[in-house]
Amino acid sequence: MASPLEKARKNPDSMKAKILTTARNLFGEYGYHGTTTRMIAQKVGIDISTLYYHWGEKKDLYDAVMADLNHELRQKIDEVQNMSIEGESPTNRLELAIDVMSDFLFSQPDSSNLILHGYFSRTRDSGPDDETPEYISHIAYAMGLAMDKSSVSVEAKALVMAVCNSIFTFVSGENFIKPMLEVDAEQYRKVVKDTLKFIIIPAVTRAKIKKEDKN
Amino acid sequence: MASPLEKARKNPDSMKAKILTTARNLFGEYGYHGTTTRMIAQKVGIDISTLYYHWGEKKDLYDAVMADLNHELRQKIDEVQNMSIEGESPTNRLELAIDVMSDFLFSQPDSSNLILHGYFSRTRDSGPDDETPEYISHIAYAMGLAMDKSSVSVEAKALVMAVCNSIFTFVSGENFIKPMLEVDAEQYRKVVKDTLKFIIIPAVTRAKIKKEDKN
DNA sequence: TAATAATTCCATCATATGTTGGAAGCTGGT
DNA sequence: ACCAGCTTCCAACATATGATGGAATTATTA
Repeated sequence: MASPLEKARKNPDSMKAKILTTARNLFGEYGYHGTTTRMIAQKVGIDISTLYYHWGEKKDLYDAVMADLNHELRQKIDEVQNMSIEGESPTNRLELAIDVMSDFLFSQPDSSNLILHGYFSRTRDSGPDDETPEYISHIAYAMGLAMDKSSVSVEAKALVMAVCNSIFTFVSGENFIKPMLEVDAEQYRKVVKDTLKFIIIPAVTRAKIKKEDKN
Repeated sequence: MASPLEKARKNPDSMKAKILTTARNLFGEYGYHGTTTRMIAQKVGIDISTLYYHWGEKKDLYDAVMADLNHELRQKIDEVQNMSIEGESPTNRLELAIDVMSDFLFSQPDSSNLILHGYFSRTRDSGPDDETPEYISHIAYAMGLAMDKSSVSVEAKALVMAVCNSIFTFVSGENFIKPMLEVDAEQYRKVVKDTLKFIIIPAVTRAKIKKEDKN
């Protein structure tokens, strides 16, 4: 029962996959309505009907892009989570996680754009999409903010959301924020990482202490 | 030399002003390409050409909306800044600022949407818009993170950006995040404020200490 | 190699969308 | 009552956009 999406992921050279990648870039940059099927087809270098042949309606292609993105993010989060589990202090592990996650998102800013788009851009054809990813609880657990994944407190989830959103906005808003800070691209990435660490690490530490006080 | 925008602000009952307000709501909800001039005209209850009579091209109307929003935000920030300047501890002042600013933005989520849209949504007709608001330095100064408004460190600006973006995403992403936290609207706003305070206040305190160490 | 299936492109359609000209209505002053 | 100017609407246009049928081409299999 391999979905068309899974098939496309398996062979990145396939036309289906090429279209998916290009569509992600453009949807990320211009949003759903800002991207036309012709733009996608042209960038791939194919006729527009070839695109329809592979993915059908525009909305279906968009949904596939979002599903693919969610899948990839989940994978990356798992990867980061399983990275150097033992032998490191919680602080070091958090710093590493921030570094890796930041590098990953900076390497493909369209992904962050898409996520933020999904937050609030209504699609006019369809209502709000409440396919809420569940990995927030996983992250909270990995940060040591909960005893088990199924019972994460509201406060812990909110803290994780704040962290994630900070990264997303810093990545998505690079072209906007960078000139405000008057730094170049390399410095920007460093400042972002440092700021995130500066904010998050002590906050997580205090949240853990708070949690333990309750027990 | 009153610009058309200023004139429209003066009389909120004027057609120009009504169009501006409606346009802001729709641009905020659906984005630039997701909003059609007909949608705006219909919601105002006028013919589409009346809209063009008052504001001209769609892009001009959008620019007016953004300029209006920036103006309003600047005003609000000044207001919060001048609120209870003396007699309160820095912590209390920050808490108050967060409460007031959050309430304000939650009362009109479209504003936060528009700002985030401006971060990354390319308009396809025009390149990135680098009209970077300058009030970040003001906020940093008000928080006590700089000696004067003209020489705010990169770190301080980045910290302020992180704070602002957190608020924006929490407000814009309410419909997305709220179900994840499994809370109702009232609780959501409280959790957001508490999370922001939890993160920001200690961070600002530490940033100030760091700044003073350098001197 | 012949037959079948999968893929790609050309031409086209219906609708959506930005935009405008001009007629009609309204308002205030004379 | 008349006029001038401002405002609003109706009708229309050109282009953009999502979508499709069918021919042509390429790959697959027997």
